[in-house]
This record gives sequence, C-alpha cells and structure tokens, in this order.
Amino acid sequence: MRLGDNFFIRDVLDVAPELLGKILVIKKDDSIIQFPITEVEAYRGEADRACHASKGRTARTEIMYHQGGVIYVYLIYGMYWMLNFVTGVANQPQAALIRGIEGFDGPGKLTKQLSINKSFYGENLCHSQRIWLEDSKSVKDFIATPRIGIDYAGEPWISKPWRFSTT
DNA sequence: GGCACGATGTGA
DNA sequence: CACATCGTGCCG
Repeated sequence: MRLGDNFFIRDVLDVAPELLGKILVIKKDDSIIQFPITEVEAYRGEADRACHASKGRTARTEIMYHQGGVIYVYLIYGMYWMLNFVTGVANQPQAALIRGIEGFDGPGKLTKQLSINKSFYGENLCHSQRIWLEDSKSVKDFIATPRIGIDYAGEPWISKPWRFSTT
C-alpha cells in the first residue's frame, strides 16, 4: 500500500528512521522497479546549520517549505543528484536524504541507477505515477550515527546522530 | 586498504 | 568559491 500524506507530515526525526525498509518504487522504461531503503539522513529546519534551509527561503530550498510528501532534489559537485523526501508541516523546512537502497549504497549512485534528476523536483510521492513509497514492516535493527560530509555545519549539528542505517 | 585528487554545474 | 559525492590512481 502506498504511503500517504500522514506518513510524511511528521517531524523528520520520526519519519527518517521509519523510512528504513520502506519500498522505493520507480517507473522506468515502462517497467516498475522496487528497492528497500537502507540508509537515510535527517535535515531539520532553519536552525540546523547542515540543512540547506539554514540559509532561508531560496529558489532551491523553496520546496522544503512545502508540507511533507514532496521530493527535493539538487545537483551536487556538478554531477550527482541528491534525492530527498520533504517532511513535516508547511513552513517548517525539513527533508530526509536517501543515502542508500538495497544494492546501491551512496546517494549519488542510487539516483544515477534510478535516473532521478531535476525533473523530480517537487514531485508528489502520494500522487505521482512514476515514483512512490510502499509500506512495509518497520525495521527495528538500525543504527543512528552522525551525518556525512557536513563538517562545515559546526557543533552541535556535526555530532547529531541523524544518519540512520539498517544493520 | 587508505589517501589525494579531479570532474563539473550551480547557488549565494 | 564552496558544495549532503564518487571513481581513479598511486602507494608499497
């Protein structure tokens, strides 16, 4: 069963760990492929210096101010698309970065595999015909560790255990 | 294995 | 000019 608004419109720290094990479904070349999510990171509000919304509302971060259930994608290092799911209520910018799916560890690798690009910016996970999430039993065995590649954010953000991975 | 480095485009 | 990354080449 497809996950609906009520799943995403909650605090990212509640949603992110629950994303583990959920099935990412993508329609690609007329076929449907599915991958369980294995690793995610939480980015939480303007106060979180690691969150892109810490710089306020811009063309890029605008979608994070939408209520949960839409996609935030952006290009990093000129070549990799990062896939995020917006969470929380409107005007409370949050997102969960998808860092790994079964068989493809790495946020840049999985988007390349799934052909995810800028055209997915703003896509609604609850209504889209080409990307959505299917429910599954919650994963109980996961670990929470610090987020990757955000040294610039400084403390306390650098140490928050907001990266969730299956074991 | 681990470390250095470069690719490559965009937002502030 | 930094950036929520990744592959390659080198070391020994």
